[in-house]
Order: sequence, then structure tokens, then C-alpha cells
Amino acid sequence: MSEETKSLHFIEHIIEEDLKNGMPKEHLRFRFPPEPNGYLHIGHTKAIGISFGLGEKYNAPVNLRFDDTNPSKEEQEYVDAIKRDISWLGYQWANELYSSDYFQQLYDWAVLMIKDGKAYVDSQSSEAMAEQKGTPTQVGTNSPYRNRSVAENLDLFERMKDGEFPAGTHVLRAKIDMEDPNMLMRDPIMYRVMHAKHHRTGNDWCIYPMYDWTHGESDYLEQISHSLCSLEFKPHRKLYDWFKEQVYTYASKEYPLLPKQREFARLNLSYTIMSKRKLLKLVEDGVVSGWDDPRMPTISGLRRRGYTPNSIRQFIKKVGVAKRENVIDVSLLEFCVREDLNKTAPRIMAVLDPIKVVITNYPEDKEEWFEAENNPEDASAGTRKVPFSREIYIEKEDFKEEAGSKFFRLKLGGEVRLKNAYIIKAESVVKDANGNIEEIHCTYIEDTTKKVKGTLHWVSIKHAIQAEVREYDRLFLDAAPDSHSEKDFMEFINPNSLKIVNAFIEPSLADAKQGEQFQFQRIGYFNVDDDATAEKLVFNKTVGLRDSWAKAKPKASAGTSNKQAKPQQQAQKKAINVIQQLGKKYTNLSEEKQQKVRAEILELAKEVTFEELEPLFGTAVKKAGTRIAAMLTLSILLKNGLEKNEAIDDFINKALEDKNEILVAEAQNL
RNA sequence: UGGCCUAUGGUGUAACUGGCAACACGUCUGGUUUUGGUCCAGAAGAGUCUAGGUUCGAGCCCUAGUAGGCCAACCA
Repeated sequence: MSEETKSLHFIEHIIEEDLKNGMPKEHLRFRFPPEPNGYLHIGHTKAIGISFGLGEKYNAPVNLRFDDTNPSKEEQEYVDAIKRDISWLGYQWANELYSSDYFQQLYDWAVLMIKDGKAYVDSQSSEAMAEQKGTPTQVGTNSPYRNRSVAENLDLFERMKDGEFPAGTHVLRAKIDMEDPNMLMRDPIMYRVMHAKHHRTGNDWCIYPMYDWTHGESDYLEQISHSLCSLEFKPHRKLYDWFKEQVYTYASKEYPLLPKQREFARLNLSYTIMSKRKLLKLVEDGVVSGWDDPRMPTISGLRRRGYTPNSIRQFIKKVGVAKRENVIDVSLLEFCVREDLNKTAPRIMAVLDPIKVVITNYPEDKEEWFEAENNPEDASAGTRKVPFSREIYIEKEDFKEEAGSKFFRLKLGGEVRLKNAYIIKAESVVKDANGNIEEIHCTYIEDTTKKVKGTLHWVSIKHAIQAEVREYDRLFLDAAPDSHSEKDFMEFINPNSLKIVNAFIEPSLADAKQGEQFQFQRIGYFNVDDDATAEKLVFNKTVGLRDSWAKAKPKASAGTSNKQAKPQQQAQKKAINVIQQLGKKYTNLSEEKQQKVRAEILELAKEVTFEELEPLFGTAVKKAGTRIAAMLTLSILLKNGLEKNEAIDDFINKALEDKNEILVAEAQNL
């Protein structure tokens, strides 16, 4: 419904423009081209969301194409994982394709290019070629092999393909321009010799095409209309277009549509890393348990952690699409899971850090089963029974012997409601020899209609089941762990990113299955981990509930230390700052309001010194409002005896020449 | 010593061919509540990097700066 009013991002604008200019809607076609050399992470989700999202929006096909041109790094395992992740996110590709399917076509076109004098075999070392390539600020020089004859090139290239040469001896290069300011245009390599077994083509090929040659031509063969990639490929566009023009001359009849590459800024998430290489290091060094460790930003890690496909899709929708560098705060991702899980996750009670409560006036052998709502957000979720008895556990942090009125929980002499059960009052505590509280003795009252401020979750000790709960914290302590040139990202690893506790859980979860998700009331969302067995339950904490008490606590319980921090920030705004603020919008106000604000400024001006005012004289011409406010302030200062000086005269004279009438009028008053 | 890209509240994204800067997250109030959750109501926070210019009018157009990013793998 709100879909129609939602504004378009820049790629959608481009598509709309193309459609308007006559491109038939049926020609729209997209692709997602991962290299199968690692697992997909949350950053890829953006690219997936854009291309597959566009496919859904325009009802256009989206191909899943594995860009598998480097057999030394690519594996079937990754192909499988990538397919699993995309499906899990809920997207469907039109065709599962591989760049390696096009090796023969690519080879044939390369031969045509050689014949047309557009490509040649170079036989230098990579070092020599790198040297001739120049630098971004310095042009390159031609290879001595640049002018080999077509016949020689053809012969060499065929023998490269036939495996006559060892790796590194020859390459095929496009003949473009070694002086192009774009380094990618300086005779880029199209093929290298590589005697490696490919995960799909086996040992059929001894030469493998490079990215630029392969990628664009794969788009062309698939007749992709819009080829979307991240910003770092912007410089490649020129070469993409160059190759495209060459092959178009060979195949325009079969393949009339020319794909268009466009680039968007990739996603960055605070407190994490997105580089496949670095993620692989975390796996290999054992920092995490694997690619799907719940702390990993991989899709499989997020899945195991309990993130839902819907939450991730929402997240991608919210971060938007643009061309500037960005860092998304993890809080947005967390918001998206909470929003999703709040609607769907059944509520249950679990105590993670227990302390024993004995209800002294409750009979020892008695037990009751109370009706509990499964989800207040969803009436159809129904109810379940939870057992109550004389001895229960509550959360340690829910009790204090003494506490102020802001503490809504249990304290000696105070009352709280036990969720779904009675109201209890803490009467006394039993301590061990070291003074640690072992038991809290309470009495209960049956009247549950009484108003009490706090409600606690609890479990009956004799009915509770035990489970391992894994609580996660961010993997890195730095907001941008891989952005420091002098420090390695590994130095920022959070040593406490995993905390394992033994929790006590209401018995209704005894049969919980892997992947099932719950809200542990007042704590957060949890799911049953893949490690769980029939004998032992294991939960992952997906995300905590929003906790305004935790945020308020440092201030509320502040003994001494952080008392000053806040008041300082709230220090009275200086008069000059208020004036500046008022001035900002001055010219936009109605005349009536202007009069009011004007009087306000004149009043505030009495508290301003010339030293404070002077910097405002430099205000840009177009900021007329601020200059008016400064002028008004100046008038007061002058009235109160300030002597005119050069700076003041300049300021007034400049204002007199302004085109803003209000400013001129105020200046004339001086 | 070159080329390309980018610049809007703390963060991210909007603002159709110029017309009083909007939305989301976050923050802060208040209300409801048997979750200090959810929900509801509200607030604060930006003259749109700087300086000029064009215009009745510029975040959008022009010029010049500044800042950040990308570009020298037989990786993708």
C-alpha cells in the first residue's frame, strides 16, 4: 500500500528512464554474480536485495551466475552454500548459470579479436608487464610484443589453449591504449595460462579468462539489461563497454541488447568486517567455530543466530541504495529482528542467572499450573500451562536488599508480581558465611488484582529444565576494525564475545526443536541451536529486548563517578548560540513571528560580548538570517557603548549592499 | 602527479522538470501495559562541506576550493 508512495532509488530512476525511452519491460533482466570462493555475508545481501528486489518489482528474471574463472580458489562447497543462502532469504533465480559455461564462446570471440588486431599474445614476465603499465599518475609504455603478426598471435594463442606452455609464460592481452588515464584500459589481460582443475570443466582448459573479459560478456550472452555492482567496479565500466562493443560487432544479430553496468555503494556494518579473506582468517584461526558461527556476519551465521529472512530483507530495504560510502549501525539490524520476532516468537519464561526464592507461606507439596499467554501480539497463538511451587528461581539482578523507588523489582519489604502467578513480598534473606545471598524468603498473597510496579519472570525449581544458553557480544571492540592502517583487525577481537550459561527454563520447552524461536520474557529472543540434541537443549541469544532500564541504570545508581558527565552536556546554551539558532530560520518566518523573534534576539543580545559576536561577521552571504540576527545583536552592543571598529563597519557596509531587504533595513538602523 | 566517484540531523536514505528539507533507526519526554518489551502521543536534532555565481527563488544548475573514497593482482 505504502509501496506506491515510496520514493525510488537512483537505479530505479535509471530503469524508469530506460522504460520511458522505449525499452520494452520484457527486456528487463538482472543477475547476481558471486564468485564461489567463500560464504555470502550481510554485505552481499545488499547486492542480492537490489538485483532480486528489482526482479520482483518489475517481474523480471534474475539469473544466479557463478563467476567461476579462477579454479585455484573456487569450490563446489561454496556453490552449494551460496545457493542455500539465497534460497533461504526467499529469492528465486530464473536460471542457475556459470561463467564457465561460456568458455568456448569466449574463446571463439577472442580469436576473432586477434584476427581483427584487437588482441595479442604477450610473452613477458608479469613484473615486466607491471612496469610497463605505469602508475595512476604516469602513462604506460607498449609491450615489445604488441605488434606481433595476426598469424603468430593465432598460433601462440592456440598453443596456449592446448597446454603447450607452462603457467606465466604467455597471456592474451586486449590491444587498447597504454596511455589511457584509466589503468584498466592499458592493454588488460584477457587470458592467462593456468594448469588447474576446474570444479566444473575439469581439465578441459589450460587457459582461463579474466574477470573483465568474462563478466561483461556473460552479461551480454544472458542479455542482462542492467548489470549492478558495487562502486569499486566503476573504473571497470570503461573496459566493460569497450569489450561489449567488440563482441557486439560479432554477435549483434543473436544478442541485440547491450547491458548497462551501474554501481552502488556497498554496505558496511559497524563493529564488523566484510572481507571474505578476513572472515576466512577468523575461521582458519579458530576465532570462531566456522563460517556459520552465530557471531559471524555471514548469512549462515545470522541464520544460526536466529535472524529471520524477513528481518534481513527489511534491513536491506531500510539501508537504501546510493553512491556514497556508508556505515550502517548494527542497531538497525537489531531493530529489524526484534520487529519481526516480536510478532511471531512465543513468549516463555527462563532464568539465566538464578537466585532461589522460597515462598514460606506456600505449602511444601503443593503445585499449581497457571494459564499463560503465548503471545500478547497474537491472540491466535493461544495459551499454555506453567507450573508453580514453593521454591522458584528468579533473576539475580531482579533482587536487591535495598534500593530506591526507581527500582521496580524485588527488595526487602517490597512487593512484585510474578508473571502469570501471585504477588510476593520479600521478608528476609539467608546468607552464606561470606555474606552471599543464598535464598530470599517471601510470602505470597492470592489477590493478583493489586497494583504493583514490577513484574518478574520466574521458574519453578522442581519443574525447570536446564539448558545451555549462548550469549553473544560483538566480535570486535572497534567500530571499524579493518579501517586502521597501523593496526591489524585481529587486534580488536573481543575476547568476551561468547558467554555460555546454564539456564533454567519452564518445562513447556522440553521438546523444542532446532531452529525454533522464543522470546524469553524480559530478556530477549532465543533460538534452538543446531548443536541441540534430545538430551541437551542449546539456545542462542539472537538479540536482547530493548532495555531502557539498562540505559537508565548507570545514572540512577551512580554513586559518584559519572555524575558530572550529564550536567555538563546540558549546560545552559549560550545566548549567542540561541541567537544564531533563531536567526537561521528568520527569513522563513511570517512577519508576525519575525517581530516576536526579533524582540527575543534583542533581549538575548544583552548577554553577548563582542568576542562572541565577531565570528558571525564572517557568515556567508547567502545565510541572510544569521546575518540579520548578528546585526540585531550588534545594534544592542553599540547601544550599550561598544565602539565601532573596522570589522563592524565592514559588516554593516556589506549588509547595506545586500539584496535581502530585511538585512538592509536593519543595517540602515545603525 | 593523473583519472573517476561522493558530500543533506548522531547514522542511513528522501526531496518528481529549481518553490518554506521528509522518512527510518538512534536519543529524550509523557501515556497504556501482568514483559522497564510491544503499542500510543510528543520533543530535540540539519539553513544540505566551504566561498562565489545564475535566479523572484538553489540541497538541486554553474565556477573554484576543501574533505573522503576508488584506480598500478596472470583476483573477482
